[in-house]
Amino acid sequence: MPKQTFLNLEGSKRKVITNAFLREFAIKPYDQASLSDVVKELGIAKGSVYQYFEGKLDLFLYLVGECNQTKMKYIGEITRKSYPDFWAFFRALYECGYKFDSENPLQSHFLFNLIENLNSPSIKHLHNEMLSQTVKAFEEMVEYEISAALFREDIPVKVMGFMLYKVGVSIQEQLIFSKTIEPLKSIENNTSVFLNKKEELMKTVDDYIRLIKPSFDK
Amino acid sequence: MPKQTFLNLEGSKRKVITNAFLREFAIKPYDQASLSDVVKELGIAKGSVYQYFEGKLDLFLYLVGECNQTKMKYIGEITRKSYPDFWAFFRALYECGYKFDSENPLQSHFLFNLIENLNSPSIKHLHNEMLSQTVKAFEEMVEYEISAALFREDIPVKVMGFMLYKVGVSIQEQLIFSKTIEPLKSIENNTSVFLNKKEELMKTVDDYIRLIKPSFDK
DNA sequence: AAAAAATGTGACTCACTAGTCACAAAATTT
DNA sequence: AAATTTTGTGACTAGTGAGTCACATTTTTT
Repeated sequence: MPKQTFLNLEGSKRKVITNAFLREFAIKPYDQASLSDVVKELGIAKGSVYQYFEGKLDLFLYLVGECNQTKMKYIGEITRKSYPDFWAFFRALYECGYKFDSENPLQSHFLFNLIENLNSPSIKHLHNEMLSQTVKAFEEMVEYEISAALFREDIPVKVMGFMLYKVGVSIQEQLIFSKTIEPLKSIENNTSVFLNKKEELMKTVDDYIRLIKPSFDK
Repeated sequence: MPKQTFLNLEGSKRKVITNAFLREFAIKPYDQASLSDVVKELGIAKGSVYQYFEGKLDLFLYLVGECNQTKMKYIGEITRKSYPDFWAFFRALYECGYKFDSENPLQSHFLFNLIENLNSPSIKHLHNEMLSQTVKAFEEMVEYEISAALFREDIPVKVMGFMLYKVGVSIQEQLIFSKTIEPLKSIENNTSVFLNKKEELMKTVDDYIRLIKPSFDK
């Protein structure tokens, strides 16, 4: 938790500081992200960071929380029940993600890099924790579809859930691999990840859905 | 390339040194792996490492080359033509991988950690290079299956190739996630990754094949 | 205006890294 | 046995980082 001092900060200053750290963690893994660099860039003293936060991890967790909260404001509105099948729902999540990205580029960048970010040895425990949560969410979705007789039931839920999670990640990584999106360049240019790339994003999403649908549908 | 001095080294000493570094890189990402720690453990001088190799990257690349070479001795024997369909071939690769693992535990551990290892910022270029190669290999497999009218042709090859690559990675990660295998513990205990876990491995592989087969087959 | 509380500071500590180099020891050749 | 080459050494440099703390400045309260 950030200290009271940070919360007392004038809104705009708090934002400038938050953004600078978001940018740093969006570019480098946790262990490589340098507080020293950021304070230099911000023109504030190193000590200030420790007046605002308990330490590096506290700061990082604050950023994770903030970004998740913002993204939830977008994604939270989407419910499975509003869609005829899982895939329409799945697709809607990406459309929503696009909106989140275009309206919150820096937070989007940060979350984009989060999985890679968490690979750092000193926060392995966090990585496992978050992975468990995410995978569990996917497993629950799969369970729902199975109980609704929409997904096949001859494959362990654990496998289907994990695979679905991996498909989500793969879509992102495919877009990076094919250089459709270039997060690092976007950050430099202060633009959102998917700027002018909505069509390509949704095309890839649709390709993936068409590809894996037969694996899951009953 | 390692220096002549290293190649002149007596076989067993070369092996002890190689193994110690394999272990280090199998546990930590490239940037976190510490040469200082390893030489301390080995009881040799830091300077020796620089008498054997040009530097950290040179050493790392040597290890990658050695491990790939060993694994190729196993996997290279398997050809698609010996199998009735892609999935039997795919399955055989894992059976072969198991054999490689049990006979070369340390090298297996190293390669196991390679993808994660390569995430380090200072060798991003290497990561991209290897990723391209691997994905290309999968794309070629997909192309072959399509031309043999065994895989569907309504999805871009790039998407199918990348997905297939990701399935391979996912199998590994699922096994870790479900704690069926525990690479870090195996390294500590000096045992192979899949020790006594062949059945579980092949069961997961079979689950994945059954799951994704309908997505790829015509 | 004085006292007190809250903010801000940057040189500093400590721990760590890759890589170097002048030197020492061992092995080989003459 | 002497000379030469190869191999081994570890204190050293130059750099990184997170986190600390006595002090300075600003803001708020009395």
